[in-house]
Amino acid sequence: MIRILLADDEHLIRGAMAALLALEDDLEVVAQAATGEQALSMARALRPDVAVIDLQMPGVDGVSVARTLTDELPGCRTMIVTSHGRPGHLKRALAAGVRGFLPKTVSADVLATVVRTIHSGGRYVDPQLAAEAISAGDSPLTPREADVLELAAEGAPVEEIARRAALSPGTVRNYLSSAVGKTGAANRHEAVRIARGQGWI
Amino acid sequence: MIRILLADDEHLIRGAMAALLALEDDLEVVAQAATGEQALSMARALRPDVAVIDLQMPGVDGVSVARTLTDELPGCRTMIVTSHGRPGHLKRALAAGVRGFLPKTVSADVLATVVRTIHSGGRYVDPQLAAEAISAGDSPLTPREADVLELAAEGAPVEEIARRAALSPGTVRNYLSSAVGKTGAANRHEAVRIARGQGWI
DNA sequence: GCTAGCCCATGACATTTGTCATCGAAAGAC
DNA sequence: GTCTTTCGATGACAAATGTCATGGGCTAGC
Repeated sequence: MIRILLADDEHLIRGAMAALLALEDDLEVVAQAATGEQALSMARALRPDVAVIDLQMPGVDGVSVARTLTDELPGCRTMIVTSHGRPGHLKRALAAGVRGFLPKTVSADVLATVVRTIHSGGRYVDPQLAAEAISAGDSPLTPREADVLELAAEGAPVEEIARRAALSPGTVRNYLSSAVGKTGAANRHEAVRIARGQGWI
Repeated sequence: MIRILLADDEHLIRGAMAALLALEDDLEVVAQAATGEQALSMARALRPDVAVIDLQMPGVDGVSVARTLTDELPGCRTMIVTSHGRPGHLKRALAAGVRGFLPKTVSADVLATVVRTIHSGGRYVDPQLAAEAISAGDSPLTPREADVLELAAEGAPVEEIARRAALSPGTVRNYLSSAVGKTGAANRHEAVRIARGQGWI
């Protein structure tokens, strides 16, 4: 019997996925978490065999949870499911020790199969996502550029970004200009869109 | 027995919800659709009692499907489930004849209960969403302002927006300025964010 | 020890954006 | 028939943004 921890902030989806996994004879959902923090404390207490984690959750996101889990509970294999599969997310997830990565567009038996695969030590990444990730290449942005671009994502003026990043306005504009150049965008807002699409921020 | 049509582009979610609804004795999922078009043709062929439709789908979106359904099949009650419950979406959905509106954060038995409620002629809107929708008020944007703001959402410069909207650049800037004022934003990009958050665009 | 790359900053410049006043045409409300 | 609103446009001005050159401090690689 494979013991599973399920983490997803959407109650309906979580419950539904649990119902679905429960249909399999060899799978058992032993815990359901609605946030990253909950997932971690439940995992520590119950030590599941496999953790199925949603990528986007309020608070601690899926990749961070996966990283902590790989560190603290090496016996617990982690996999990510997500609605928005960006190349960058996949890379970060793999770097965090995630063994499986699936978009939510896959069918139910793929999910069950992948749970079994990674439980027995294998890995599985959605083929289409894998192809995109390979062709996409790494992020050209330096850490600081990514930071600043992220702050710019909300549409804040340079002044505010500068305050929030504790930088001078001129420096912010330099970073943004550089990010715009690297993404091939016409302005910072298009740069944000492109970086988002690639999962760079 | 209540016969249900399920439409959601995410295979896993759709299958999981179907598994969950199948656990109820009086509910039966008779069709599953991955797109709006599919949902419509399946509904015409099978005439379900209740259609449970995801708001965001590729191609025809949930509200449009609901509108067509209410026109063509008055016997079929429709309800919307969604990950992103914006006040504006709720209003558009109700205007389209939708009887139930739920975020995906609700629990499974709420879903089943609401299916039964709307099947017996009732209505159900998530209380929190309802409160937001009421306090939010209607969109203050004129149709044209909303158009232009939508084009601006991709981060394109005024020149391009003007070309795509067949307007003069000056006019575009006037509309944007007006939209910025109405949303209380500091610039057009924040205006886009706000309007998105309210479901105005 | 040199070099390269990232980090942070300043100053100068051209371009883009945001704002405002003003105008005319068309449509709907009263 | 007049009033109001929306749509569309122009011109002008101030403010924000994008770009570039330049410089110094720091770290890592060779």
